[in-house]
Amino acid sequence: MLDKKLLIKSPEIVKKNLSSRGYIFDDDQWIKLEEERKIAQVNLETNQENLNKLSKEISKSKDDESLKDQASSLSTLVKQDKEILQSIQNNIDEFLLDIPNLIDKSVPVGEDESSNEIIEEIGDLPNFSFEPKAHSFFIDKTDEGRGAKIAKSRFTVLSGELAKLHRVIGQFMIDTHTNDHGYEELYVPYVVNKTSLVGTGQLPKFEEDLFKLGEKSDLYLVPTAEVPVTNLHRDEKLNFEQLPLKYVCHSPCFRSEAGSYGKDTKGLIRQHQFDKVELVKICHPDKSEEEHVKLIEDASKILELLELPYRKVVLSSGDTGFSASKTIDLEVWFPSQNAYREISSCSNFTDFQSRRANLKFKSKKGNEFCHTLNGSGLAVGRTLAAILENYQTEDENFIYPKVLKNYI
RNA sequence: GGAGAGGUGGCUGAGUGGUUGAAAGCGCUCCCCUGCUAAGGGAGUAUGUGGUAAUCCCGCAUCGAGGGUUCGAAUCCCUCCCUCUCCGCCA
Repeated sequence: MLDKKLLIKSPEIVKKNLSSRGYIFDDDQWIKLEEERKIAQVNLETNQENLNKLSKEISKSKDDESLKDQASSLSTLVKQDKEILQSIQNNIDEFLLDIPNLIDKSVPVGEDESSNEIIEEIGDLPNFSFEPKAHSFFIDKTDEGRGAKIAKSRFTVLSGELAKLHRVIGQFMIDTHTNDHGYEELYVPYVVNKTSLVGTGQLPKFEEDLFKLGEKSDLYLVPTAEVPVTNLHRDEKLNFEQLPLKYVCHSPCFRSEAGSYGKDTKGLIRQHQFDKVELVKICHPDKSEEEHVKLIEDASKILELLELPYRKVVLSSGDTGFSASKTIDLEVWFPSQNAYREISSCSNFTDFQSRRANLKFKSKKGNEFCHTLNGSGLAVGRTLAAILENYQTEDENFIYPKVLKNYI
């Protein structure tokens, strides 16, 4: 949610910024709604004030019938005014919840991912003396269509060595972030309510990407640990000294992936269920830029320890997600595709989620909104896939990255 | 799942229809006093939002959430959520 004060004061700045991500901010509509709101609110509050005064008079002048009649009709009026204001307020809320975050100044302007900018390429690409296999070659051998049998397509079974490797990768990531990077480990619910999803920005706009638990329930499977972890302190006022809070959380993630039919149908790249180690930070607004840089370093470190070639990419304005102000993707090398593929997305959400989740800290100025950040550190399934591809051997097998050897 | 109790400000805790946004205590901030410390005295101390550009001023809202009764609700009624105790079940 954007700052209402900014929206009122300079809608044209907002409009210009948001147009860079292809969002048309209807400032006429906004100004109209705000004017309606102001009239309705002032009207209600004036009538309420008079009614309050009248009520006090009644309490003093015991049972004055004419005063009571007057108050009664005023009360009816106030009730109507409340309904009017409420309906306007609902429209405003709906309008505001639909607006994406402002794009950071440093983000390249462009329509889509073709305008993303490569910041840096790290690590040497593997040089195979044979035709490298796709990771799905290894996965298919263990899954054999059973994920689809048990659940549906885009679910996968791992067995034996691959199941173990999958488990160990997550373990290694958490250990690195807790021991070396100072994150606190969390275990959280894998089911979240609507309020939490509104807080981080998945709702109301992106319901179709989620798995909902039953028609009547307002519970959903987590699409990412970002949701439970960022909402950990929702509606709280943190102490200044607590900041920054740094959490790491390994969780399964469930995404319905509606609208992605035909993309990445093989292997582990795009699944309805996958594991991810998520990094979340809650910090002072002045610090979010530098915390973002450090977050990216922390996530990158995993790829470096695993000795996987990767690159850093800054997403263009048009490719940046709804809640983010700036996003840096880490993309890992997939030899079989001769391409880099996303394995982590590190975003600064500024105060966008904090406003939705009412997440504040106490400062000398009063209560201020925190800034939130998160990034995958990393997606476990895709990491497994990247290891299989980059560490494969000519005999249709693979070896383990050095750092994982004492885990296996 | 069954039976009962309860949800009030940073915390403890009063308050069962009318100057109660809310007693009291603790905590916190500032000032005074005491050669330091301890103790004592005084003042202040919720949030959100609107009128306004405004930390002043004035208003409105907020006592788990949402509805209802009433001129008026923290107080009465209904629904939901949560916490606690006992019983049942269970990893």
